[in-house]
Amino acid sequence: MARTGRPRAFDKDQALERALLLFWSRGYGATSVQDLVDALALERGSLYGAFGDKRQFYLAAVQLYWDTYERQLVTALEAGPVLPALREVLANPARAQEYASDVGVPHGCMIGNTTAELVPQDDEAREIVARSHARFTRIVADALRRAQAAGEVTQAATPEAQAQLLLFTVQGLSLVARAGLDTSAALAAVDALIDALRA
Amino acid sequence: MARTGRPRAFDKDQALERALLLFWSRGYGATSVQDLVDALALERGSLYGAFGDKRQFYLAAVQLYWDTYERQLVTALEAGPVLPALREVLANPARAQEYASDVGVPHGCMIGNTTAELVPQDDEAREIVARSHARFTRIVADALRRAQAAGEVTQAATPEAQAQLLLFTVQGLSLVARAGLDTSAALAAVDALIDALRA
DNA sequence: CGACCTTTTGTGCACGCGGTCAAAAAGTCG
DNA sequence: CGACTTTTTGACCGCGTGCACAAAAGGTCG
Repeated sequence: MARTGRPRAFDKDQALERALLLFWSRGYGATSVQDLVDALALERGSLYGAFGDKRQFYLAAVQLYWDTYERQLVTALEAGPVLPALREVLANPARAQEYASDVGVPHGCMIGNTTAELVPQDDEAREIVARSHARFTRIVADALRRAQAAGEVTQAATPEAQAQLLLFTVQGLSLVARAGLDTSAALAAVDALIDALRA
Repeated sequence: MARTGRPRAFDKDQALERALLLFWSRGYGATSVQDLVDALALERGSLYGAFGDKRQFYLAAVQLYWDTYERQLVTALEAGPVLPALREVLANPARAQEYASDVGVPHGCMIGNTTAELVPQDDEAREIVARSHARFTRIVADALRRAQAAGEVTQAATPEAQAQLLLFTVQGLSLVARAGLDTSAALAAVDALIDALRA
């Protein structure tokens, strides 16, 4: 750990957070390095020095996005009845119109955006996405298993199958939301699913 | 309608079909005009002359994709019991590993891909996507209404809410499939959903 | 046959992209 | 203070892109 050298003039974590917002709302391809330079108020070379190239920078932002999301997910599910918490997990993207990006569109889920844009050509992106999917289903399945045991959730299907279904729904909902959503219709669909899980 | 002039040397419909395959597997941004020129075996100028610019070309391909999909959807739902047909509609992308693209990845749903990549910045793309969503839910809701009346499908939720839920699931499934899917787990999730719709 | 029209062909071009680099600056430490 | 290390700065580069254009070619029709 070198204690010498010119100190970094910006906050690396904060820069990554801002980059996350940009990447989230515009996607990878539509966010140019110049956009980042402008938004983060630092010079090109500093960016490359701190984060490597654009791809690594994006992947770091995705990882940060997931870590944050996972923390919220775990918190939401660890206490109280599971179904209301899951309802919120789904309802959140359904009401996401207010999180409109700078181009006036909901961001959707950044994991889903990455799946669509990067995964076909980028194995590292695919790993991050696949790992996120696996963690989501594991966390949700664990909660559902407890809820099945408690008689809150139907045992008509395994917790794993139910969790997988919830993953599909969250991802699809977030994606469809980007094209514009009738919020009440979306919430009705969410309720239909949650009701179907009820014991 | 001018009946004169040098005749077009290639089949426009066929060129569009081939372009569809390219765009489908690689996405918009990752498909260069040069790629198209090579794959369609025509010259740059001819392409621009026949289809306008790259964006219009892509949107035409998306429209063709949807028209084809819609036709299949209607056919699948118009005869026989609805739930098995819907099960197939969902199971199809779940088994789509064999439709691996030239980069070794399932294509996913082109409407979903377009949502993720183009919609945030392109109002015309957004219209195409939104219209596709609306048509999907209308077609599926109509089928579900008949099935509810026939006692095949539960009336616990409205056909519209059920159709919306199916839209989310299809889109989510197609998306998640791109990152790699445990086919049997996905099918179990599909079955869980179909069972939940049963009366 | 020749005027006319449309497509083909292939070159050419300007732009914006991601990425690099050398010199200056800002620290630490002996 | 001066050697050393790391970051900052901003100019710079090569490349691939989407696209335009002029000349040639292949048709129809009077």
